[in-house]
Amino acid sequence: MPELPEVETIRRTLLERVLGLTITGVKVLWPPVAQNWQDKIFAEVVTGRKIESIERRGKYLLFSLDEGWSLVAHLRMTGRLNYYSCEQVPERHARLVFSLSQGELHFSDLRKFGRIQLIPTDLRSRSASLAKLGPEPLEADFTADILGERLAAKKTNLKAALLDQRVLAGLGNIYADEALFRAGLVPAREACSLSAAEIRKLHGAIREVLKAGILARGTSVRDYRDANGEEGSFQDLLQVYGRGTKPCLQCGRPLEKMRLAGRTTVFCRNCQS
DNA sequence: ACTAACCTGTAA
DNA sequence: TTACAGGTTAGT
Repeated sequence: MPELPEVETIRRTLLERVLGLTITGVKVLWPPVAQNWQDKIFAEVVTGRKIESIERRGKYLLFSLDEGWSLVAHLRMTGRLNYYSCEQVPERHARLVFSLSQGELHFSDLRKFGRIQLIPTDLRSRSASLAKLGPEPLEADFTADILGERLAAKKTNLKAALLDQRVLAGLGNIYADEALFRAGLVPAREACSLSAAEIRKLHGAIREVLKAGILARGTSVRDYRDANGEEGSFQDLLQVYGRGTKPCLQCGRPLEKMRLAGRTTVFCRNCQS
């Protein structure tokens, strides 16, 4: 569900709510969600820890706790982090509940794909999941040249390359299609076939669409909500995602739908090449 | 580099 | 009943 703009919005809403609070208890309602560190039990380590910072890397949320511990959360398709200022009966899909020194934080996840992993902070960036991630697309060091190098090494289509978190971190099915539309590039193009000008265009489009997504507080096409339960509004600004066979907003011809990298992909054959 | 698998719910 | 849904990954 959440891609970079959604995870970033959740991060920002969480900062206002839980930064500096202490975790006073943990109820694990569905055990696989909480990943222990070696022989350390998740709930035992986490109870009593203070939340000192909340960062994001790609689609991962990184909670730094005191005493050198961290939590690394990934919401996958339908995960949510809901903050409640008062005690709250867990909803049907709640998988884990943090009691805080003020209020509660519930991790709920209809499809049970999401996870929260306990890990020592000093080992965090070298952990299996985070170590492989490509550059942060909104950081200054993510240049068009870097994108070009990464695409040149791929022997797949553009869509699959953009979804590959080792190429760059944070794009998912929505923002990949939207970036390709804005860049005027056909998703099925070979990733290593782009000209320098096309790479610059794609680089700009990726950054612009992600910034616009954050500005709109994410895309709530289905399940996504921020930590306050609020919807985003970027669904109103989507040009192609979810609009297969509808008229292109730019040229009026019907958008096409195809399957790439196992995902439904929508594009305009007229506006993209 | 692909596919199937992980899950549950909703819409066609 | 079947297909499909913001993601990742083990296995091929």
